[in-house]
Amino acid sequence: MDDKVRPIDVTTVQERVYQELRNALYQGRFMPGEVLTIRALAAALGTSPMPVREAIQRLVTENALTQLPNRTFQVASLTSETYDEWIRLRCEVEGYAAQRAAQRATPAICNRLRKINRDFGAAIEAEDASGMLQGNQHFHFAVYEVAESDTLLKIIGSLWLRFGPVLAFVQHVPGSIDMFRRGVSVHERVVAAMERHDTAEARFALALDIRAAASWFRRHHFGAPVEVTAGDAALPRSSRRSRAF
Amino acid sequence: MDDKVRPIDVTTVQERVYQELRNALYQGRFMPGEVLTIRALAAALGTSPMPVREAIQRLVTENALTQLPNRTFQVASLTSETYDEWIRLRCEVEGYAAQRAAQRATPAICNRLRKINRDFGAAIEAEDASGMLQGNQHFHFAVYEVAESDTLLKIIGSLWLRFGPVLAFVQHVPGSIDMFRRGVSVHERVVAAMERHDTAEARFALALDIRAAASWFRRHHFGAPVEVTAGDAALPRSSRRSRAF
DNA sequence: CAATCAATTTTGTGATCACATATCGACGAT
DNA sequence: ATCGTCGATATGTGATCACAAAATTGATTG
Repeated sequence: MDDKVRPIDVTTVQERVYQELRNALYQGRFMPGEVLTIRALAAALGTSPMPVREAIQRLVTENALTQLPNRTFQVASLTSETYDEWIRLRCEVEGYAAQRAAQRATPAICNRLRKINRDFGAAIEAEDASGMLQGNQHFHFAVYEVAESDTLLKIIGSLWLRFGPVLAFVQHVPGSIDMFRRGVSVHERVVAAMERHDTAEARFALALDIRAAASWFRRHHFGAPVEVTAGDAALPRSSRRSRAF
Repeated sequence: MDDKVRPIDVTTVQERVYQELRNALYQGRFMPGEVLTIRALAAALGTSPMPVREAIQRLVTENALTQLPNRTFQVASLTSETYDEWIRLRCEVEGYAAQRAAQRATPAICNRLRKINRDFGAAIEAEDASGMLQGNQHFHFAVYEVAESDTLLKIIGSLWLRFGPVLAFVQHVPGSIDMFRRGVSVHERVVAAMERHDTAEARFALALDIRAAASWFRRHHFGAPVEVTAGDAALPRSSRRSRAF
């Protein structure tokens, strides 16, 4: 019977609105600090305000949107201070995901990851700005899916949600090509570690990827000379003890 | 003028409903798997269904509630498999919070934590079941607050939310007193590590606290002999390399 | 020309209504 | 006796309305 009919879309309107807003945030279609009004979104989406307000409330609980005391909503923006905070959190959580992925990696999985990373590299050489962002995201989440933890995946998704509007800036920064190129080689390092089931190295390499991109972006966006020193978050090798952040 | 009147509660009804449900979940007033209906909750809370549905949706995005394909809501329950998953996540995230707390600890903070831990111990000796749970929660979050990261605190709050209904069972298990007593001494170990700014030890000790309580609970609830071996999540000492989970 | 105040519009919030679907129970046919 | 059908009830979902507070606008005044 499965070949006769296909399952239809039974998701609720609110869910579709939520996913649409989520994608828009991921892809940086909203600017940080941009204010959102329920009625305007409802009109743009072609629905009533009702599903929109519920979707917006969900995004507020995920810290993707902020509700001001005026009760108006705006796209959450990362200040210079909270930026570091989020980067370190990402190193911890996504590093852990890479660690778990390294345990479960198979040759087939590693080949698939290499394919994805090659596509990422192709987008870079083609200077396809949005393709780079999507390719990078594609690789990271492909790694995290290997960790086989739905809840972990959801948490990481929430973390990324907050960086979507920030990533929108990256496309306008000259020299981002070089940064992405370095990303490709670090990704390869992650896959190589996964292949050897070297969990600590996988965790370190992935945290390195995040940290490198973060400090590059910090230089070009906040203009601060101080780099993010998430350092021991990944505890790369044996004898390193925790130093101050 | 400030001494004439005090600020009144200007939060929205939806927010208060959300907090009320949150507290109820924390304290285990709902059983895992219990189904919740919007209208019934609205009647019990004395409001219209409107604020309730938004609050419920927020809890669904936090994975504290589940929405079945029937579109009905139920309190999320931890199966034997997902249980381990959440425990390991807690070791990672809360261990990281303890690590950060150890960097920022001051003698005054450590004294306050010891005071909180003594209150926890007092509740145990008084065999005050709900006092134990609250005392334990109080200590943990007091540690996490020292980490000075609002977002980290929120994430941990979401993780705990899922364990609230599970904790409700603990009160009915005989012998929980001994488990809690061991908790007090592990807490002391955490504080001692914080006092020395020994970040790795603080992280390990706190993960140990979670792990020990988790395996105790697993024995008495799921009846499985296999213990949670979150092992290297905390990377306690120098030369340990990652072993399989 | 700048500042202030009132009128108007906008916006989030909550309540109510309408509707499709799911659930459960009774009844009847095979 | 079992399965299927029909009807009644309950429940989530979406739309619309009402209202208070905030934002905006425009006129008026110093």
